[in-house]
Amino acid sequence: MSVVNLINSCESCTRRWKNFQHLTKDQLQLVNENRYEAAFKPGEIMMKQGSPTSNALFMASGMAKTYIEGLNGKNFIMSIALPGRLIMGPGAYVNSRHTYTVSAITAVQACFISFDIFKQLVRVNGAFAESLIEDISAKSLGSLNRMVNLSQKRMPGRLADALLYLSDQVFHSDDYEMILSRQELGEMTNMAKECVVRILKELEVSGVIYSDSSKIKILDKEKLVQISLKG
Amino acid sequence: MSVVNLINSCESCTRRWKNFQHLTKDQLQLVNENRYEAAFKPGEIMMKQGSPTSNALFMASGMAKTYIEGLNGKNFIMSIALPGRLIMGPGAYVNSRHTYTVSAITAVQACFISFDIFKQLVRVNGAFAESLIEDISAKSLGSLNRMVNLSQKRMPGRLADALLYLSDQVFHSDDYEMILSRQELGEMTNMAKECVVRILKELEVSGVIYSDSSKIKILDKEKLVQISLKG
DNA sequence: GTCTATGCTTGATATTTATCAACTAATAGA
DNA sequence: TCTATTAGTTGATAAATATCAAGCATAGAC
Repeated sequence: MSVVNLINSCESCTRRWKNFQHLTKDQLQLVNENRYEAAFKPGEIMMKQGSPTSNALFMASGMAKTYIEGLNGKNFIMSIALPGRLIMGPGAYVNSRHTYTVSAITAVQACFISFDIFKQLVRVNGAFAESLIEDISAKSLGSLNRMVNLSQKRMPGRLADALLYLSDQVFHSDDYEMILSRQELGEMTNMAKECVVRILKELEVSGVIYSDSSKIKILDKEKLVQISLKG
Repeated sequence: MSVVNLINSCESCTRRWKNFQHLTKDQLQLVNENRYEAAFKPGEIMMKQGSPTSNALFMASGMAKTYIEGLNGKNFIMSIALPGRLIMGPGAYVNSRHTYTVSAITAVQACFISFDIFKQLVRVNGAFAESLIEDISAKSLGSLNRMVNLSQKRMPGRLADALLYLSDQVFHSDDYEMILSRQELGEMTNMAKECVVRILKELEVSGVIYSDSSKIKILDKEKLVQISLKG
């Protein structure tokens, strides 16, 4: 983890969180003055579940996985973190502890912003507060949907969901690098890695996708969506 | 659903949402002027998933269940709604649709508060906004925990969670009326009603609880907590 | 280039959980 | 009070999913 500053200022940053648009020039300046940059190598932990929420995290470049360390050392991958998004769990406003761990998948350039400052801006800037509520609400709605999907769909539906998530939300392409291992795909869909392998193969045999250990190509998106919907 | 007003005003209401303490007298008065009371009988729907979020809901008395109507008509019970709590799904700030359905279990006296007014107060009152963020965050943290528990625990652990939730969060007693049917208990723990019956019996045979179709008595709480933790 | 560790893959099997069918108990109307 | 309906219960079976064991592929380390 290096500490060289690559980003000039929040004001000129093109990957900044869109909700910062609600801050005044002075407020944005305050954020800029209370920000710390860091670079992470693949595999390095950027934020650790249970540690104090002293900072909110933003990524300038790269990809990371966010996951909850659950029972018996079993992880639950929540999402792929990307530039431009606020990375801050609900614990920040509940128990001042990070709710999940964030670990770099690729090389990552990140900004840590003092949570005290962040919280203060929420208090004084109504539009900023509202935009934070919208951000938190969207994540919350997403995780409720996720919970229902995990509960009510069988393995093919859950895996289809994950493949579509990567295609639609992460890579914006039907043809992408599989950055997650089979094990990790299992941690995302709540299935054993062997089952991930088997169902990927089934999807390939039936012509819905092409897949090798490092790539996914969605060949019949409509059918994949059907599998996702049918459960 | 009757429309007689039983509650005099928000100012004097003893069951009001505690976050209203952050409002000024005038702001609370504004809430009071934009509130509509309603009484519901057991089984009646108070708020319907997918309908517009024109109001936030508060209960003055009674109990209700909140549930998501999921795939193939399968419900997912999220919580038991109680007096003093804000009932407003994340959809309010995302797609202006109710995220879940709320249905009365007992007789319920409820207040609907105009969401436009609510939202306006969030914008102008920083402390109120912060308290809303705390409320939303606590719910979000709860549902992430729930998701991990549902994913990583087997049936006895999940059912133990539900029994402990009713004991600790709803009735504040180890001896309570089972207000949910076996079917509903299954919708809360993601298991078939037959499995609920079998595991309740197992818990009874091993002396952890007493249970008949309408009552639960926790006899060995420590053991029940162990079952919950072990999964 | 060879070696070694790690992840991937496959088949066999065990476990968990759901479904089905039949029956019993409780309950609300007529 | 009787009866019809619904919820609860039980055992048998089927389906879904996890685990185990073994072999294969691949990418760094040396």
